[in-house]
Amino acid sequence: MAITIKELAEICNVSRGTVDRALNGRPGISGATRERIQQVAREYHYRPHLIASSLSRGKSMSIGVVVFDLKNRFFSQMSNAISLTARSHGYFTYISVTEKDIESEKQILHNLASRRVDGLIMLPITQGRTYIRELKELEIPIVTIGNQLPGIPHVSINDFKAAYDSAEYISRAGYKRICFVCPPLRKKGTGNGRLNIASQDRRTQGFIHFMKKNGTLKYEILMGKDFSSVAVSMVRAGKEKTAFFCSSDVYALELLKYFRETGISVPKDAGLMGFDNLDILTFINPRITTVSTSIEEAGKQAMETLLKVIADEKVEKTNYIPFQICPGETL
Amino acid sequence: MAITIKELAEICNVSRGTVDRALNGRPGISGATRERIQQVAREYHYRPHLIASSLSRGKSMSIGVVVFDLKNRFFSQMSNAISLTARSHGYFTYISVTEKDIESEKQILHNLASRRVDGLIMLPITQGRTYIRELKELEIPIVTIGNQLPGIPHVSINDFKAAYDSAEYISRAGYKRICFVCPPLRKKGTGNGRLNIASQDRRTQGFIHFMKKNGTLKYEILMGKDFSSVAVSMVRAGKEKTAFFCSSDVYALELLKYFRETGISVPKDAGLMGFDNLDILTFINPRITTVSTSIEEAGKQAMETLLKVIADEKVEKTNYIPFQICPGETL
DNA sequence: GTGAAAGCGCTAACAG
DNA sequence: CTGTTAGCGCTTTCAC
Repeated sequence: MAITIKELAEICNVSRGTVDRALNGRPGISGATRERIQQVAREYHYRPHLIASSLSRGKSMSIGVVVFDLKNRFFSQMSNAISLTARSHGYFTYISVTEKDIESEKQILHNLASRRVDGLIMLPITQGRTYIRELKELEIPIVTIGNQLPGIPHVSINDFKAAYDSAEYISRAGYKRICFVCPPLRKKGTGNGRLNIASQDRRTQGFIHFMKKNGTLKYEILMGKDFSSVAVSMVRAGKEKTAFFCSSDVYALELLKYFRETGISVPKDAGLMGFDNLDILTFINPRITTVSTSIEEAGKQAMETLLKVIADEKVEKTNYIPFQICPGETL
Repeated sequence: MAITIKELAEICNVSRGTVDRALNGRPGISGATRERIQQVAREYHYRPHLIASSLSRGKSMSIGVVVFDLKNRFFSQMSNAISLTARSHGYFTYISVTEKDIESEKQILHNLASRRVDGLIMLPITQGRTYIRELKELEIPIVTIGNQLPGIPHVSINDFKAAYDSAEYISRAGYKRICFVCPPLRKKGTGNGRLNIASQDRRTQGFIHFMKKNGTLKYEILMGKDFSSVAVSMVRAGKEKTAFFCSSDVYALELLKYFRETGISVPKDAGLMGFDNLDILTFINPRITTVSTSIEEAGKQAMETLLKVIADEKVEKTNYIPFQICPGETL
């Protein structure tokens, strides 16, 4: 068993309070006794008991991170950044995986609340009034990434503008027909507890906005799960050369794979652009044109914003991180 | 502020003990009062205080997961499985990233120990007597994945056999010359605190064992950081067609990329085989032949083993998980 | 079946 | 500068 502060006090013939002052750099103690106590603490391999400390101070120095899935590169890169940033401030992260299950998410949030995490970073799956009320009832500082929830500070890229700029980029590459691929939109439900696709939604809006502004261009939106086969038929129908602008690299990768399997060559037969600049793209041939969203930066920012909220500092409700278009070989 | 058990007791006109019995399904209480207390608890949105509970019970219901880096698919897939398995048993995971920094790893371990995690899962970077002693001094159940540390239970595939079988598979594909690519071996140092590459080492041994057993085959081992360019020159020297067997898919991907850039076609000009079956391989063309190590299974097993250690049950020191060779198009 | 009380290890306010 | 003490919220043992 590890030695406690009380035992240290006895050994050093001082009081608990004095030991505390010595070990935690608190003022009101002479250099000599501080040295002595620290020395004894080292000898006995004293290890502070953060649980007891948390209980006493009302701060757990831990924060909860709630993501869909760590298998997804987006979340793992982000969690990596969050974890590092948190630790550099003395916080450790409970990273938990919802698997996009609403019930799991709820349970996780309650458990984290019971663990008295000092803050939460999450990518909300759900939205709606009830959901937000539940989140607020946790009485824990929250920052969201990606999908936004009204009234809760969040960090993301300017999805609208990024999609708008990308559409412009594609059209400048000479395409007269652009197809936006965004399967998650399909899941749009109604009422409380429906899936939160705010981020995807804003990308779609940005895309549409550009296309409408440039009336000569044709556009379509693919939101079925079967987007790959639909895309292939579109290409085969072959009126005009089409660019497929995917709301995530994940879909662009799927599409590229399916195109290859069906003998469609990119960019000869069709254009392709993704979103997110997942780091695996470097291994993909041809290099997929995409939008870089600096996932790590988002994670870092989210954590830093959260720390401000915890410290009761004012923060912006919306924090945009920079993005940029990464030219590839698929347009 | 959340309501406490003490306040609940006052409201219900019972004692703290009784509330505890009601809320935690402990015996020694009448159904009626139990019902009544639970009802009131719900009304007041009572939230158990896991920190207080931990302090009192001496169990934090949390476990520490120490990995190099969540950006690496191997670790993120594993952490995902660990996190899920842990939660299904009521444990939450502190996932922390060392960035392969020995000092960080040490700090993290001490911090986790201070947080009184009930167990640790780690991929050790270092090895050596001192290191192991330090780990043992933490007095926390540990399970390692991949690299093994003497005396500490660990989960991995049978690296030796997997490499042996793979070499056999490659030779059956007709190759007379096989080159094993294993850059980490370079880092092999001496003394305590040297990098732990046990897992890579056993793969190398398995490979060599097969090659020696089959004397007619030629083999080489590439362990420099510049393995890509060396491999290219080997292919260009072009005596015999060579297969490159990489100790990790990560290197196979690098190599494939570099081959492509230098106009070397796989498998026409050279063979290629990886290790780990990272899930991004599905997007890579040509499909890389590899060994599937069921990363998720490893994570799950590690967690389950750890839970047994925590429960003081006997466990095997070495737990192998199944592997299998995944045929691709690169041999 | 229920209550009272002594911890768990640390912190912080107050006295001296 | 140092000691004392009352918590933090929950668990657990022992009486009744």
